[in-house]
Amino acid sequence: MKKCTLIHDIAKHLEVSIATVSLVLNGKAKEHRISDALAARVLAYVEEVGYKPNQLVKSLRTGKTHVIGLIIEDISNPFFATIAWFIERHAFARGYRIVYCSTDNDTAKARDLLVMFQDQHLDGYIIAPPAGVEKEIEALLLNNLPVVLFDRYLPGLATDYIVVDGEAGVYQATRHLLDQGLARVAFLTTESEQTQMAARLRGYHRAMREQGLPPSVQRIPLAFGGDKEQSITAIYQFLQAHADCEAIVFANNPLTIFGLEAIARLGRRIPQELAVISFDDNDLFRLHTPTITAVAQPVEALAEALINVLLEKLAPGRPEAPTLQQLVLPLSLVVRQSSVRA
Amino acid sequence: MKKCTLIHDIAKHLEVSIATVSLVLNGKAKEHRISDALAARVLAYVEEVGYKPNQLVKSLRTGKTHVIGLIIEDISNPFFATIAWFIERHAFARGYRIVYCSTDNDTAKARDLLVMFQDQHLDGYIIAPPAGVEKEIEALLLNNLPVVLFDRYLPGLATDYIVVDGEAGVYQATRHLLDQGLARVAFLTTESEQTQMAARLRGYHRAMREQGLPPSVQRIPLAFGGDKEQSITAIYQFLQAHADCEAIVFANNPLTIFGLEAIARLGRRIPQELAVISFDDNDLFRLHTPTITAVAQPVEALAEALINVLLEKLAPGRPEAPTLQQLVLPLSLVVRQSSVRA
DNA sequence: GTGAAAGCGCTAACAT
DNA sequence: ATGTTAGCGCTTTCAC
Repeated sequence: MKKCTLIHDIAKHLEVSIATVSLVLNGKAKEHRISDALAARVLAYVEEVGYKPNQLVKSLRTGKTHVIGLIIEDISNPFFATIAWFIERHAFARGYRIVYCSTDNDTAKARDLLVMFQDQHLDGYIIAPPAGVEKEIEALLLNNLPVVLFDRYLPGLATDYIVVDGEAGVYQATRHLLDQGLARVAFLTTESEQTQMAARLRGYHRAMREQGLPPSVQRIPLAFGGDKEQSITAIYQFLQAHADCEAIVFANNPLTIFGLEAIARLGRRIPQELAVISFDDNDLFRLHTPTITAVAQPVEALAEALINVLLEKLAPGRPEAPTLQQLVLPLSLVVRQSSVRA
Repeated sequence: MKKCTLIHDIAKHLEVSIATVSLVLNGKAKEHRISDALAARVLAYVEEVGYKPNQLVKSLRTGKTHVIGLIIEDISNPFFATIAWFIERHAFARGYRIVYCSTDNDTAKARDLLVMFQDQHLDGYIIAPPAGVEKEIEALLLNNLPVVLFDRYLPGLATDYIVVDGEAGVYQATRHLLDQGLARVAFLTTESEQTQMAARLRGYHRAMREQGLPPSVQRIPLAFGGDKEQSITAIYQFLQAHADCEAIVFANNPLTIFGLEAIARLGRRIPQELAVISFDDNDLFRLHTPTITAVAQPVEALAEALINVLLEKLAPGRPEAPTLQQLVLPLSLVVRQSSVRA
């Protein structure tokens, strides 16, 4: 299959033992008091013939694959794609490879994935979990596999996680609308009850309550990779039924995109007739006419924090009970045209 | 590390030999004339204790990892992200996992990736290669590893590939503009000379030549994941220097996005003052004001074809010299507002 | 029909 | 200081 040099070949050529070569290659020359001269000779020859140890075998022996599983909701969502891009680069730079899979936020699919990955012997996991995978994640944890959740966490599980402060973000966005004297501000969210969506909803409720205004929340169905129409239609119908609605906060990026489509179909003008704010920014929003105000997530910081936390747990010499890292990153409101009444 | 059942355990429990268990598990019971009763008993017990063979070891023995490498230009580009999404699903459904990496179209990075992947013992590769990786791909081929290129191919290399008919697509787009009586039609492309960009450029040249008009081509620098500004500025300057330009065909998706930004900054009105067409469609273009005409790629068909060709080559019992599959998929022009003079 | 045993290529404890 | 060797967990040939 491969015309590759084996450790045996190089040992024979150098007239030393296999163990010597292995030790030198694994940086344990000093430790085993192998002469510098010999070590150098080994290294030189290995270099010369371009010998590469078989990673599969190495993994079998050491139990480390240097592969990290990245389980996200949907790689075609720019938020996750960008996270993936940053994680990939950082991991790569530190000698780790990434295998990723999209769950489409489907519990069953995520379960399958987690089970499959588990016997792929990945070294660690970065996961944006759907609801209901506590058992599987717990199994990972029990096997002592490092896991970092992000975007949302599982309340019943004491894991590391990194999320953003969605409550504060949406609160600030809603206030920004209320402060302009708008009163009929609606919140359009998904059917998910997970922590990230709950937090965003809380932010909205808090702002409305504070202002003494009745909340108006609508849940919109969201299908992955499939039927955009039903989401657009649902928003369209909401807007028709609530013709007096003055402003909308969308709870995520795809929702905003569908919302813009629905608003365009209705011919409502933004922001004169309807002010709009998106949770989670997007290239599109800078270019849209009008430009769209958004609560921006610190994507790069998030990705970097994720890979750092994970690699730290992977590092040797960790104390047995490392402190749990549960970070909440701040969000920023990027005010553009769509939320500002002239 | 894992409290897992071993094949040995199950053999012992059943009081049969390890080999019997292995044979049954690998569907070679019949072949080795193992009694149906025993086979059933083995299967039942395996099921009962949830035994899962160690994939790492299996790979070591069989040489198959059931992992496919997907090497793309940039996962944060929607075209590649969508391809990745489809490939992932199809591969997953057929028992294969995907590891992906972005090259940022950087030759050195791609070389590293290819070398690294090679000793990860992946079963096959789907690659959108940057220029200059012929050697590394050839090495893969020599090792009898299935490789399918896409989006662009390497002229010196007899590999399978699946690309789109960029020449026809851009020709049609340019004609669409010329047919409306526009004459000063420019083509903005990247600095890449790879096959896909060359084809698009040919399409433009052919249309202009046919019409007896002088071509106007500008190459724009494109930095991945980094400096958008320099691309926007370059387009801005081109538009300033060619104030009489009536229409632009952008050679890819990111270029169009930067172009729209530049046009907005200049305050030029689309399509009245400047008609615009993008090669490669994007959600954004449907929502933009005005909506943007685009040459749409058959993304799903492309992804499906890719995984099919690859898995076919992976299937056992392939003849020694399988015919090369070099497909060119047709493109369609989606006419929207940006390219139509009132 | 079934089982013993030889590896796959490497690591690391143990000998020397 | 360096070499010997026993595995890692499984597949598969070959003898019974």
